[in-house]
Amino acid sequence: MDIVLMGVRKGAPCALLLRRGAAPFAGHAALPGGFVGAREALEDAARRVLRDKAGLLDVRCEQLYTFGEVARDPRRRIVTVAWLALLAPAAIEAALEANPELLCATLAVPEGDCSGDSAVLDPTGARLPLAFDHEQILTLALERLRGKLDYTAVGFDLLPPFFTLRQLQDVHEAIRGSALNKPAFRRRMIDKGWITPTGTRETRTSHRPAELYRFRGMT
Amino acid sequence: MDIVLMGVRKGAPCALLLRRGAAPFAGHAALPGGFVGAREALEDAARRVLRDKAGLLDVRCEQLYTFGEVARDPRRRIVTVAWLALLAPAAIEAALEANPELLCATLAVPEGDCSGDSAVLDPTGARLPLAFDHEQILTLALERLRGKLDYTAVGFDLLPPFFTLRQLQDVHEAIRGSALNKPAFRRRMIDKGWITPTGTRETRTSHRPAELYRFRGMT
DNA sequence: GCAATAGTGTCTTTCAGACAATATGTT
DNA sequence: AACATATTGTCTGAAAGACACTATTGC
Repeated sequence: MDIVLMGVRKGAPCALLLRRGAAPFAGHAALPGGFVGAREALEDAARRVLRDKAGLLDVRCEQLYTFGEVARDPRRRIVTVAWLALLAPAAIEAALEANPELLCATLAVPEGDCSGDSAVLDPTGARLPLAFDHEQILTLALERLRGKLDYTAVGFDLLPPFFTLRQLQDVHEAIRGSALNKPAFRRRMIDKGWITPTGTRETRTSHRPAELYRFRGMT
Repeated sequence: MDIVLMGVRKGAPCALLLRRGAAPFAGHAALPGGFVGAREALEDAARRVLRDKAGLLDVRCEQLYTFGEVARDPRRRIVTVAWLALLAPAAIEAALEANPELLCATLAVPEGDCSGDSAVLDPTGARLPLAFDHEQILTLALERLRGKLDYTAVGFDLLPPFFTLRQLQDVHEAIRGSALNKPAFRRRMIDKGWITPTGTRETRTSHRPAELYRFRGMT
């Protein structure tokens, strides 16, 4: 059971990882994970790990894929069910504070390319080697997110409860790895009826403040 | 490890099931399945079951979901990785012949509805009770198929290597559970560049024969 | 007023749905 | 020729991309 804790920070997708102390892959980064209890549902195990390793409750969490290559763990045969958890900015910061061992890795998408092979970088910008098949899992998580972006609510789970259209567009652009047309994006989001304006506006900007919107749910 | 062997027959989606002899769920239908060997990759296990229970090789097969409710098997805790195999009409008939125990159940979609709650019917049209959580797995398989229909090649895996545009449209309509506009469908399929005309035509029709097309691959 | 970003209007292109006309096999 | 279905053409409306314009805030 491994969990990809994914969010968007500084205009790029990111994931929370733990640095391994012991062999195998000592010093490499790895996804937070754990074993599934004999009387525990898979999703409950995912929520337990989310709580114990990142102090997070009430996070949107969906099953990603099950990895079962025989040699994925050099010690012994381990099958893992990977889950994808979507973190709003506040949840990322809360997790980093709750567990100082966590590091927030950036998933650098190679220049507007959709191929999915993204580089995992540590906070200093250096390439971060991942343990086991965790880089593959991370890549799949980003692809999944990309695929669901247009027709599900995943984008809203990566934002605070109130957000501007620009913030929403930034999240979409970060995950797609390419720019979007502003008027078209506005139109699409508003026409879909998923968001409602709140009547309030941003504050503390050094320019015209944008209206704040709220996710209204999908039908 | 359970496998949904899915195809389209007589204008409706169908799946190959086995009738259980022993308790629990004696007399109910169940997905073909088996246990994963200690030194066997998950996908290899799926292929093994496909071969041993249906005599099929070279079938497109993708992972569907992993089910791990604690009580899904009343005997003891069993986690299952469900796979989805896509069968062309010839493969369905070959499997039914290779293993006479198999029965081809129809997934009746409720009248142009996309909600996904389809009834599982045996060849006589009677409702077929399923063992364990297998009805849930079947429902998810159909939803997955529906979701991937428009932007992947799943439709072609459900057809013979040469097919008419009408046959392709029939497959799409069977899985969607609703009708499509014929000229628009033609245009879309041809414009996407996934198919090429072969220059040959149907035979043995009692009307104008349609051109046969071939799947060319996606890019 | 200036800088900077929010938000709008409009033109063009693309594409799906609708509908009707034409084409070409069998019987 | 009659029939049944394949195949094509055209009209219309919805939605996206491009681009330029207007609006509103802090300084």
